[in-house]
Amino acid sequence: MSVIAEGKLKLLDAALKLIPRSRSLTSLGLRELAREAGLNPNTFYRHFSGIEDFGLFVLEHVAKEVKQQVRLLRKTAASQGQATQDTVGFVFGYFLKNPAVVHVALQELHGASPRLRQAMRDQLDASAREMAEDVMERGLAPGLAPDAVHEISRNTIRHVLMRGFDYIECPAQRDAIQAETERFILRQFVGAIAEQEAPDIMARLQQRG
Amino acid sequence: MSVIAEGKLKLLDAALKLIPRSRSLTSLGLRELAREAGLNPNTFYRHFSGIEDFGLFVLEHVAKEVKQQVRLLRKTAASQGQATQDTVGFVFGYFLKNPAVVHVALQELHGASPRLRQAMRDQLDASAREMAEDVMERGLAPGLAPDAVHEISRNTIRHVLMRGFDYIECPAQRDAIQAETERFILRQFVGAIAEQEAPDIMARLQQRG
DNA sequence: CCCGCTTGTATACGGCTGTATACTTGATTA
DNA sequence: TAATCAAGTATACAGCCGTATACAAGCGGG
Repeated sequence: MSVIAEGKLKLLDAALKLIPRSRSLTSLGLRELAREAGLNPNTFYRHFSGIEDFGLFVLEHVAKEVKQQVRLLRKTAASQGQATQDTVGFVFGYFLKNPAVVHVALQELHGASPRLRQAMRDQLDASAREMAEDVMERGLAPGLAPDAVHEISRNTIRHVLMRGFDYIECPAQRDAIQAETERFILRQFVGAIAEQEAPDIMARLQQRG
Repeated sequence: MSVIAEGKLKLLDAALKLIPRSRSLTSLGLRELAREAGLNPNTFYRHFSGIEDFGLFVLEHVAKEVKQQVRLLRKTAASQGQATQDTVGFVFGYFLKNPAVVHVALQELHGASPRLRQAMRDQLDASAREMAEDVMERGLAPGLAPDAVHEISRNTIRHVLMRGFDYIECPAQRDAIQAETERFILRQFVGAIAEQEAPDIMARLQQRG
């Protein structure tokens, strides 16, 4: 036991292959999947009760892979002094090699299945927590309240995911997108620190609320 | 002429009614739409060549309505000194009354149809330009480069849309989401100004890149 | 050795879908 | 008033879909 059946893996691969075309995962046809996997449609039922069940399985698999990448990223970042642009570059590079990750994430995050949405949210929150920890441990945001770091991390994760989509889609603008994303991240941290420590700037914007 | 046929409007209404359930718009069945509209399936073909064509029509309609809301918002904002929280509250209130707008926007923005994606992008960019103009005309971001204002506006529009989804979905956390969104917007502007004018803060973060 | 379990297959059925063809109706307009 | 045309309907058909039932092959443990 504990070894995953061949057909189950084939269905997973088929899904990852089909997602860039059809997006939503929940809208993937069961027969379509089986066809792509070279299996009989009924094999699907040997492993999953329905499409949503299958979706959770796919999500779980993707999440595992992403976590592994994050761990790798943190390791290399800890050894050498890693800059924001290197990190963003690493992530976008990963997205480019695994577009299905981005597609499925964005799709299910706003998709029709509440269970898949929740699973995606949980996954993104976990990534955000990991990022926040990393930022704090490495002292990258000196003097910033932990709550603020967590909030910024959550915003950043989502934003990077969205821009990752653009990055995949618009090859001609990749440098610009990466630069914008880096500015975005930096601005959030700078803004949060200035909120605490530069009352003059805050005073000037006060009329906005 | 120039008056829109009854069936065409009925199909539009049906789509807006069905979108919250099925999301993606492109995945709406043609028969499903006709059923909801109380029409014969073939009536669809009297007005549209296919689902994508129909999607563009729906998007166009939604865009028109949103633009109208934005104009209304700018008017009331100009008369009384409008604060960020009022603006965010107004937008989220609108989203709450028209959830289909948020759903269709997020879905098609990352959806499978390139034409619909492009249409959504264009629409969001237009909204961002309008926001940027507003910010600059009202002098809300003193001393900030126009390019920066535009960039921040683009980021803000997307972010507000995403959080609008959460706002609709999680009634228990609406206040928190609104507060976070306001902080997000403020931080971007503060951060951009500090980039230009508070070199000490920048120096402290310099090691991040 | 054979029983039972897991994995995969074959066939089949009803339902829904997109779409083609042909008909009705009601308004416009020449 | 008669012709034209847009808008909506009726019927029909082939194709795909999810799923139910029944069967086959491999494999581990008694």
